Amino acid sequence: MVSMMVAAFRRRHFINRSPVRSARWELPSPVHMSYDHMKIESKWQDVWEREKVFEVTEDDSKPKFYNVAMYPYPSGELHVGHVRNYTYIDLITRYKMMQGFNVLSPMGWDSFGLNAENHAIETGINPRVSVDEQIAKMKEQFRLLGVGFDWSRELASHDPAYYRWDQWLFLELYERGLAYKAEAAVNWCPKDQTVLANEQVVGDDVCERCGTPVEKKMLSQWQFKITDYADRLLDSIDNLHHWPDRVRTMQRNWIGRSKGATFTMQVDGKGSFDVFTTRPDTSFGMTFCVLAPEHALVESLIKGSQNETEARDYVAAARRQSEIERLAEGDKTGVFTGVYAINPVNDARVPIYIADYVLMGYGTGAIMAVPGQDQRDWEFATKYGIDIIRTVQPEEGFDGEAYLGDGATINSDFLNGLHREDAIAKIIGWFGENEIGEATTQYRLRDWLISRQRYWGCPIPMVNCESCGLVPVPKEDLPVLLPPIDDYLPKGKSPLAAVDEFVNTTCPRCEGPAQRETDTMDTFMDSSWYFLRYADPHNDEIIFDPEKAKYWMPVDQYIGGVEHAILHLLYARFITMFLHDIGLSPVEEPFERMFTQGMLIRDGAKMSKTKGNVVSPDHYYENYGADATRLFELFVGPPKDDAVWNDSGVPGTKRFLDRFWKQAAGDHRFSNRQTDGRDREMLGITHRTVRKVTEDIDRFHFNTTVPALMTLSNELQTYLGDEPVEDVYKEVIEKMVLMLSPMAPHLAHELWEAKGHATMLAHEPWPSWDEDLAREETVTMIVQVNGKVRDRIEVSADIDEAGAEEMALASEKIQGWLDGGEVMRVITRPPNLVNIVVG
RNA sequence: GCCGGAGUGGCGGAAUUGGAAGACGCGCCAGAUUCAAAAUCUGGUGAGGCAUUGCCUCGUGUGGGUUCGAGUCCCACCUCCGGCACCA
Repeated sequence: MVSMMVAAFRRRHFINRSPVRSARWELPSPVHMSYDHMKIESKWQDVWEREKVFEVTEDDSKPKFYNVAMYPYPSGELHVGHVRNYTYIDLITRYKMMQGFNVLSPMGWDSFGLNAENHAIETGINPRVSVDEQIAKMKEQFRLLGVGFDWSRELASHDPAYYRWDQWLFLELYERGLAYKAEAAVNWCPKDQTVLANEQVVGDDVCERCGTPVEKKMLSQWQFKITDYADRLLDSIDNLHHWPDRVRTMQRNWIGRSKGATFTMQVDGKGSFDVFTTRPDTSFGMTFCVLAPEHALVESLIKGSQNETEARDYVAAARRQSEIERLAEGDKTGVFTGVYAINPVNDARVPIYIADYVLMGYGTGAIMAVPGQDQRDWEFATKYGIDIIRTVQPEEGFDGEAYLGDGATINSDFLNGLHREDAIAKIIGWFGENEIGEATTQYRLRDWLISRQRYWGCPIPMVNCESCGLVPVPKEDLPVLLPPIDDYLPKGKSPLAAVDEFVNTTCPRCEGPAQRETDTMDTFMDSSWYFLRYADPHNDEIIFDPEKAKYWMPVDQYIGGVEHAILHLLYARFITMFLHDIGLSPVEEPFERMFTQGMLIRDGAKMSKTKGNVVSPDHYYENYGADATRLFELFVGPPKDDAVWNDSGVPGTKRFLDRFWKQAAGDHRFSNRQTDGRDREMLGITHRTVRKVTEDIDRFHFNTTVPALMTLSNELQTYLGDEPVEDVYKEVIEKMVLMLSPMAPHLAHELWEAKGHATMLAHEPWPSWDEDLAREETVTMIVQVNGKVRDRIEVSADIDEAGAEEMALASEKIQGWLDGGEVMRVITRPPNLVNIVVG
């Protein structure tokens, strides 16, 4: 049956060729209409595993390439969105191996976190058990995809052998004054008596479980002083030359350094407060000032004022809102306190307002409002009927809005006539002389709050002693193990607080009774240094051997979702800088090249388990194979952009692979004619394709490599129908197999072996191209008249300007279009284009 | 509200530098093969118009602008996506 079909196929396509000789490769099975992907793929997956092809050690004879995909949360199920990420990372691993690099591509698990804890609350199953099961499932899916990871370095953040080093890091930060405890607000559900993550606050600020309105509650929590590193984290962005501009910009804006001045405002008989401004040169334009609702002075200001009730209601309402909601409100709101402050520059009495557009977390939590030069202040002043004083003169006059541009200072006494920079310098000098203020720098960045009132995380290694206070757990006592528990629901505190044998301990300092910290760490801590641990994942003496890290670091290519462009990357940079400062990390910046990939969309939304629109790759592995699945993942769209999943895409790439299989492994009849232009053209296209595929991989345009190979295959099909020459055919096939090997590695390996190679394809060099062969001898030159295409002429590729113009003007079609008009100008861009401008 | 992106046929997308808009694939249509279907192969496929060959006009979210020439650059806006902790 099968051989009849093959015979029919051959008859249809090659019946007219005069057979001279044939190329027959040794194949394990006859050439079917489609290849047996199940058999081939499991065969090569076994070989790669058995031969430990992707396990590497430090090797100074080769340049290293360290390739990391952001480690996944073990949801138990890969979907085609994940597969996209790992197809990219594997393409790079295999491509770089072929280029002669010693490539490390490890994998691990971001296994602490809210999802596993929620699962435990629902099912009562210890997350330790469910997470391990899910990891096993996902590993199998990785194997079926054929991804080359060095599994000998596998790690998981819930493993005590891993998280003990989280705790060690915490203690190092603490010893250097970079970890401290301070009051911070949490979302609090009064009904469930539970702290809620932002994600658990839904809709109109209610608890996702019970729908109760969420409140804010202050708790004493651990924070890392990332702000001490703000300048370094900001300035060092300039050196991240191989990061996407959008990520660098977002990081810069996130840190948000602004220079300005802080000065003190006096309140009538009720103390004083500091304000920060980036525009001290506009101080004479202050017509009111604003305190954040949470400002410490608010209570004493409003007490007994004529606006007390209204102000109190406003503060209470603001407290109920999340910060994003406060920002999202289009209309500025606020309330007058009934109290006035004194503008120190001119002794003017200005009303003090409370408004939620001023945040306690930034600057001093209080501002001088200058509506003439600030748009938000302008809107507020307009709404509440407050005076506006212009202090900067625009050259083009005022337009009924705040003026943010430059100009001479006006209405400002001793600053009049000065421009911004000089005025700022002068007023800051004046603040100094009068001892009311000074130049200061503020950052948008805040310290990193790491306390979580949750079970499924790394315990914070501190104890509270009744006589010694906060005492760190000695490093030799690490890890502080996360105890098994029965009830995962937090009750006012972390679930760990209910475990007496965990909580009650002795003070490491005085050996008196003490209680452990019951909060766990933010999982961003786990993910801030795992790429360093991969260099030395099994070390139980030290977080990692600096010598091994020196070999592998920095990460040469880091790939992950664009949603991590700010927080994760910033924290990872901070911790790496810290590890560098204490002499462990060889580098300050962990990621040499960063690539942020887009997400996969289906049914108009990003693929996620909660949205119920995930597509499992298993069905595609089974019916079309991992290679076809991988090829479509590459083909689906630009890696940096979101892409839409199409269910019939994988069958399409399988068709291409089947066709290539037939071209590569099938029987063809060859001619022994002299080589001619047909062969020259076939080789030209092949070498141009090698060049294009290489360049496109290097610039991360994976989506265009697949069509390039498809086009080459189409050209080969035509070539095979017109007296093909065997040597030419062999070169085309060999180059194609090599190019396909990082993309569709199973089929490529099978064909490589079938062709009689004793070597493994994974160890073969990436194909090169010959520029002479790749050069095109003639090109189609576009001739335009007034910018519209009017003719196309085949010209020699090395035509010069005069020649191009001559050819263009000689065209009959062009002459027709020039009829009657005067040639004003001729633009020539040989050999591609001539544009004739006629009047 | 702020920061960062993105909008191109029925669909995903292509167009490295400002120079042929729609490569390649999916889908659809027609044909070949088949008792039939699937699979496979061949051809066609932005819209509108004229047409015997072929040719013309329009067309890259909207409105302006720069340029011999704009999907690409500039200004304003609309819609969608990612992030978020009013940046004073």
